[in-house]
This record gives sequence, structure tokens and C-alpha cells, in this order.
Amino acid sequence: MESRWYAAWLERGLFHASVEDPRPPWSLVIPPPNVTGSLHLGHALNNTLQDVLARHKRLQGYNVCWMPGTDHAGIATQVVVERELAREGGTRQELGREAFVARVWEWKARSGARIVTQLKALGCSCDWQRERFTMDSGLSRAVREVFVRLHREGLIYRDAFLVNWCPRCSTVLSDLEAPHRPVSGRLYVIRYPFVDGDGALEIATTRPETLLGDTAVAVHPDDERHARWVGRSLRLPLLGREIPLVADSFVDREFGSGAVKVTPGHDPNDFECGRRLGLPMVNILHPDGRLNENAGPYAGLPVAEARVRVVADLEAAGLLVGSREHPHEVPHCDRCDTVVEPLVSEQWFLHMEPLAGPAMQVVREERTRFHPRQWEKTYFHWLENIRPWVISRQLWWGHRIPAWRCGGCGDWTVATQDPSQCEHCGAGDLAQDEDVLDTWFSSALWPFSTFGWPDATPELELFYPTAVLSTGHDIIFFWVARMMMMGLHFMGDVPFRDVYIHPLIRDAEGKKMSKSRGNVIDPIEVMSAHGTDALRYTLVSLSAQGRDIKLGESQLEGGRAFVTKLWNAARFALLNLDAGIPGASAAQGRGARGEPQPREGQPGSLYDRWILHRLDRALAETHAALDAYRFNDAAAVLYHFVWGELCDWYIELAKLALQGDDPAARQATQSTLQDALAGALAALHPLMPFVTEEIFQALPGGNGRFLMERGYPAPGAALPEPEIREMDELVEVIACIRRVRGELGLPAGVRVRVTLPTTARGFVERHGPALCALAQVETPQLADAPPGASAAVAQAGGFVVQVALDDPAFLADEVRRLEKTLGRLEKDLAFVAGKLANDQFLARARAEIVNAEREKHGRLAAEAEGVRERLARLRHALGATA
RNA sequence: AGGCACGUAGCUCAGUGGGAGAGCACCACCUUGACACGGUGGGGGUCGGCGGUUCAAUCCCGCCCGUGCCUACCA
Repeated sequence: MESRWYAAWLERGLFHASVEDPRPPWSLVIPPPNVTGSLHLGHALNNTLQDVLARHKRLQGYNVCWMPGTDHAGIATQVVVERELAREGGTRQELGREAFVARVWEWKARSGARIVTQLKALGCSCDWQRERFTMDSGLSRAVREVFVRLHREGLIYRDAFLVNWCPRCSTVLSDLEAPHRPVSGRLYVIRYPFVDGDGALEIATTRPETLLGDTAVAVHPDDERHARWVGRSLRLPLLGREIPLVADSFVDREFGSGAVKVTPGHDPNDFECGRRLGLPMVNILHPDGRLNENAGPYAGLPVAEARVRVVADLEAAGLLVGSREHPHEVPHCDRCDTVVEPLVSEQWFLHMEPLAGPAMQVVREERTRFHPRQWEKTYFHWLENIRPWVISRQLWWGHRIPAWRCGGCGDWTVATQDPSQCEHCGAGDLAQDEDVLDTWFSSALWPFSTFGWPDATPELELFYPTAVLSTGHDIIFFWVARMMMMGLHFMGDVPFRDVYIHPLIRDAEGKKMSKSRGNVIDPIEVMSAHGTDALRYTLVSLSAQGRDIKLGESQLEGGRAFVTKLWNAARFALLNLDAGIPGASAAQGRGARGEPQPREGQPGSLYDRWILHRLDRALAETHAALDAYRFNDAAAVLYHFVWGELCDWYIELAKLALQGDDPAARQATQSTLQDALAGALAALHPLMPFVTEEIFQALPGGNGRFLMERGYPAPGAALPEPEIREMDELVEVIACIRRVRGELGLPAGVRVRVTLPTTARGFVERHGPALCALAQVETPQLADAPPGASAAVAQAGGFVVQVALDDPAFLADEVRRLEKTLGRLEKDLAFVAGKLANDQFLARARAEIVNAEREKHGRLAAEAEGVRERLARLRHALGATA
């Protein structure tokens, strides 16, 4: 029935947010999935949580706009298509740029709808009429506009800098796209002889082939062993070039011999050092990762091969002192896992510092808050150490950089419209930069580009800033921080008020899910096996703040069991509502339960008023939890309400009236049952939209309205304190009798006699049938004095409940039970007495605490005394029967 | 190397400065007319370890141990 309801919601336009809608706006933007991607559990979790919020806000009466869309995912998509090409034995270079890009568009057309279809299957209530794609014309226009403005402001500039280079992709990568992975490398120690023939320095390196690009050897200026030699020259092994010995304080005196080779063209430290000291930079690499002519005899070799050859030649030349195992961390391409080579290259950069300051400020001022709060530290850490962002990529799939180089003066013209002449020299010989922008550049604009920026649209006016962004912590740097910077810079306001960081999903053993590990759970399979609502409920119920989710089959079975329980409760209700109740209010629109109770014309029992009161409480607690992004709490509250209160107590109690012969009582209970169930359905709808709608539509009097149109029921008047107490007492007494039965091992069907004090006369009159039915007792008797020795006795609900038992075997059991009870009471009593005997406690603890302890002491003492008396009587009786 | 989490019942996890809870699992009893994906009852924990603050610590502080993640230029 899932697709049927989804289609019905779409047809009714329930997900569409109109700018004409007078209700208060509430918006969020989807983290756009890769256009060619497929739904994984991370998507399922994040989009379920967003859908929970979106539906919740709709039920609360907001004009909710959930902006959907997909990301072109530059390098990721290009790599996928290149792999497909490789399987056919081709390369993108052979195909040529135009044909290759056409091929990617074709790929997008083929697979682009899948992820959207899957999100719909999950129930996501996105405003699909507004769906966007990062490379559609509107968003492309926004990208150009931003690039041009930032360039004009001097924040975007060209520079030759040491960058991460992926030889396979043949493109530059940002630091974020080049994560470090552990590699079991070797540390080689190499002799660099002094030119004057007097001695040598030993130098350690993990990348011996880079010595071909060395332009110096450095020691620490205060190093007593080496500092005096600074200024002498060394003979570069294998190539024979003369390189100077220099001093720089970046050298770690403790490492190796305290001397380090300097390769400014291929190492970040050395690059900085080379700039400081004005050392020459030698690039030894072609873009494809093979060595170039600067590597002399090694030219043409790939890095890995060159390393082997260099080591062999060093050994042959007697310059290799030794080598040893050296596990370390090496940057790899995030997308193709190739080892990244640092090299100097001219690229477009975005100067981040001026943007980072405001982005930190707004979070400090709590204009945007992270949930859980701890992630703000991650956010700050990155922004505090911000470095320029390489935004150009030597790829073909993405936004082409709107910059044209003049064939005449060589300068760049940057413009939103394709220029016809150079803005510097007026020449007409312009060629657009071949490069495209980092895919995250367009993502950074997502919260406003999707609403029509740079035009001043009503959508922007209404829906920006968005209420919340929900995402994983892995893209706080990639995306969240950059959206914040761009939003502040171009919109003058934060892009979102809240940032919710969802948990990471792991397998049942806590291991990361990965294809290679084979432990991936496919959400689509779960949805068909257990139902989408079961998956959604399970994910929500596990989404506690600050902890990863361990997901296994047993968790999913729990979610499914809950859906089934709700379904069965609904079956009971439908069986007992017969033709529908005139005047029952389930489907009468917002605030269906109407004005504060008591509702005229509906007498209603205590049980009826109680369940509606608990519904109100559950709704309030759920909403407080959702507003604080405490999803697991919301799920737990609803679980407890539906299972522990509605099913375990109310439905059982309702059977009395429903199966009784008082038509008025029966009708009142039917009405309440329907209201309570409908209320539960509304409360659960954000978590499990399909089954709740299915049940709701089966209830009488629906009038074709959907849950989201009806909204949450308005709360009724508070249940008076004495009524709450009376219900608590009933629950306690029933539980008490059940406990006694259980502990004495009474078979089912054996009805016991129960005596309550005469002060409980009214209580017994009102709840006798409930006691009989739920605790399986005979009609309770009233008596002032205990009914004799042969009784199990317990305190419950302010009464002394006496369960009559005539069999002496039970008497002996009861003695043991009472002894146990007494032991527990005396232990508690001693503990409290100890506290009250402590002068420090009396003097320093707050007065209400002390009072509470005194009261507790009195209560325990009285109870213990009662137990002692009963015990004495029982022992006496036991003696008599023996 | 630094940072951030986490360590509570067999398992998965909530939680709080005034003698700890849930779900699942377990045990016992129950084919009671919504539901055995169920009902009722029950057992089970020196809240990772050691110190400190406090009248009082599972909770706050310090150190240690274990686990995970992130950042980072140790050649």
C-alpha cells in the first residue's frame, strides 16, 4: 500500500509549498545525493530524519518546503564513467572532451532518476516540483555569478602552489579530497657526499625518487653537529648536481641524522622552506605521474618504478646506507584511491580567511547551532586553520570556469557572459580556461541557488534562511562550513538556524559498512522485507545523539514488531467501532478533539479521560524531543504510549465497556478509542507515514482527508490530579495482585479473593470489573480488619491489598515472600536512617532533600511495621495449621 | 603527535549530583475473541580502573586502561 499512498499525497499536492500560503514558512534543503548514485543506509537515515521533521512541521501547521535535488558530483561521476569506458577498452582522452561530456549526460539520464525514485519509496515528502540539479541552467548561472563576484573582490586568484595531484585522474585535489591512508612503506637512509670530498651527510626519506628534484639539504640552525657546515655544497646522488647545505628551523633535530633533503617541488614542508630560502624548484613529474626530463635517466618511468630503480642504483653506487620498514600515512585520491603526488601547479584559489571569520562568529553568537553541540569544535578547528581552497579541477565534468585567457597579453578576463574581447588589452583572441570547478563550489551555494538566487525571488524571501540542515559529520568541512561562508557572504544571513549531525550507521558488530567488507545492508531490501515504516522507525529509534548506530537484523525486527502491534491495535479498534460513531471526531480537522474537556454529550469513563490525557502528554513529549533533534526519545515516547499505555491498559480496560451492555458507556468508549487511536496515528505519522495513513483512512468518518491535512489533535483539558491518582492506584493494585499471583505460581484461571479496606469502597465500586478482568480476581471484598491469617498482603495504591489464600502451601510461600520484603525494607530503612543521623547531611543538604528523606523514613518505617505484624499473624496461623 | 567521542544488565543503548532504566535476549506461567512479531510475572548491574571535589559521585574534576573517529608536513 506504500506506493498507493505516496501517489495520493503527491496528487493532493501535500508536499508542495506555495509562496502564496499564509501559514508560517519552514524549510530545509536536502543534501543533494550524487545524481548517478543509489540509495544506501546513510541516505535512508538522513532522509528519514529530514522527512520526520518535515512531516512533523506540516502536522504542526507550517508551510513546509523541503527542497530536493541532485549533485553532479564532478570527479566522482567522471571516475565512474571513465571506468565504464575502460571496460570497453577506451579512455576519455581518446573520446575527446565534447563526446565524453555527452557520454556523462547520457549516463546521468540513464541512472539519474533512480535515487529520486528511491527517496520517494522511502516516503520523502520533498517538494518535487522544485527539484534542482547542480548543473541545471539556473544553478550554473549562480555559480558563474559567485565566481565573478569573488574574483572581482580579489578573493579568487591564480597562483602557482604546491597542490595534491592525482596522477590517474590527472587533476588537482583539495586537501579534503586527499585523505591520508596507512601504508607500509620503507624508510631509506642515503649518503649525500660533500662536494669537497670531505665526508657526507646521511639523509632519511620514504620517497627516495624525489631526490631527483632535491635542491638543498637542510639542518637545524642550532644543531651543533651540522650547523657549522652550512654553506658547503653536497653532491646529489645519481644526478651529480651540486646542492647547498642550508639551515632552517623546520628541521627536527631528533629525526634521523638531523639532516633532511629539500624537494621544494614535491613536498609541502620543503615547498615552504624553498620559498623562505629562495631555493630553486624542480618539477620532476608529468601530469600522468611519470617522471619528466628533469629526472634525467629516469625520465618516462612511473613513480613506483622509478623508486625501485633509484634504490637499486643508490645501492650499486654505495650510497644507500640502509632501509627499514616504516608504516606511515600517505595521501590518496578520495575517488580512485591512487597515491597522490604533491607538485607545484598553477591553479585558481579561493582565499578563505576573510570568509571564515564571519562563519565562526555566527556560530559563536548561536545564530546557528549544531546538534549535538560537540560538532562545533570540529567546525571551529577547521575554520581556525583555514587554508586557501584550490577550486579548479583538470576534469571535464563540471562547471567550466568562466575565465578566458588572452592570446595577446596573456591576462585573464573573468565574466558572467562569454566575453568577446580581453578586458585588459582589448584583443579578441580569447580562450576559455579548460578547467572546471570543484564540485563543492556549487554545493556551497545550494541553500540559496536552489531558491532562485541571484534573482530576488519570493522563494528566497520566504524560505531563506532554512530552518535546519541535516547531514553527516564527514562533510562539516566539505559542505557545511562552505555553505555558511557563502550564505553569509552573498545572502547576508546564515543559511540555516540549526545544523543536525546525524549518527553514522555501522553493522551489528560496529564495523563500518563497505562493499569490500560485504557487510552492507541495502535499505531497499530491508524495505521490501520488513516494510518501509519498520525501517524508518528503527532508524529513528536508534538515532541517539553522540553515538553511532549499530544496525542489525534484530533491531529491524523490533521496528517491524512495533508496526505490527500498531496494526493489530487498529484491527481491534476497527472491529469494535462497527459502523462508525456519529459525532466521533477523528477526522473533523485540526484540533479535532475540540475544546478543552469535558466534552458535552460524552460522559466518558475515567479510563477514557485518562488515555486522552496520556495522549496529550505523549504528543507534548514527542514534540519537545523532535524540536531538540532527540529522535530516539521521540520514538521511545511513542513506543511506550502505544504499546505500554494504549494497548496494555486502555484497550484492555475498554473491553469492559465495549463488551458490556450499557449503550452509553459503549458509545463513549468507542468514541474515545477512535480519538486515541487517531491521535496516535498523527503522532506516529512522521515516523511511519504509510501504515498510519492506511489505518487512518480505514477509520470511519475520514472524509477523504489525509493525516497531514488534519494535523495534530489539539490537547484537551488537563486531567484533574485526583483522577490521575486514582488511575495510578488502579494500575498499582492490579500490578500488585498480578505480582502476588506470579510469585506464588498461581495457575491462570484460579480466581483469588481480594480484600481492600472499607475506605476503598468507592474505588471498588468504580473499578471492581476492571480488577476482576485484568487481575483475575473474584469481586473484591471490603473489610476493616485483615481477613485472617491466610492472606498474601501487599501495599498498593495507598491501600493494603489482601489476597486470600486458603491453601497452607501458599501460606508458607507467603511467609517467605514477606520475609524477603521485610529484609528489603529494613535495608532501605537503615540507609535512610544513616543519612538522617549524619549531622553533615542535615547541615549541608538542601532543605527539601532532607524533608524528602524524613518522609521516606516515616513511610518505610510504617510499612516495615505493617509487614512485621502480618508476618507474625501468618507464622501463628502456619503453626496452627501445622 | 594533537583533538573529539565512547566504556552502564548477556546484547544494543537511554539517563541523572540525592541507593540506576528501556528494548532485545533469558527464566516461569499463559493456544483469555486485536496481536505468540502476543500477554503476565521474574532473575540479572561494586554504571571501565584509581584518585580528587562534595554531607552525598554512575553523573563534576584529574590521571590511567580499552575502543572508535577526525585532524596533522615527522622527512
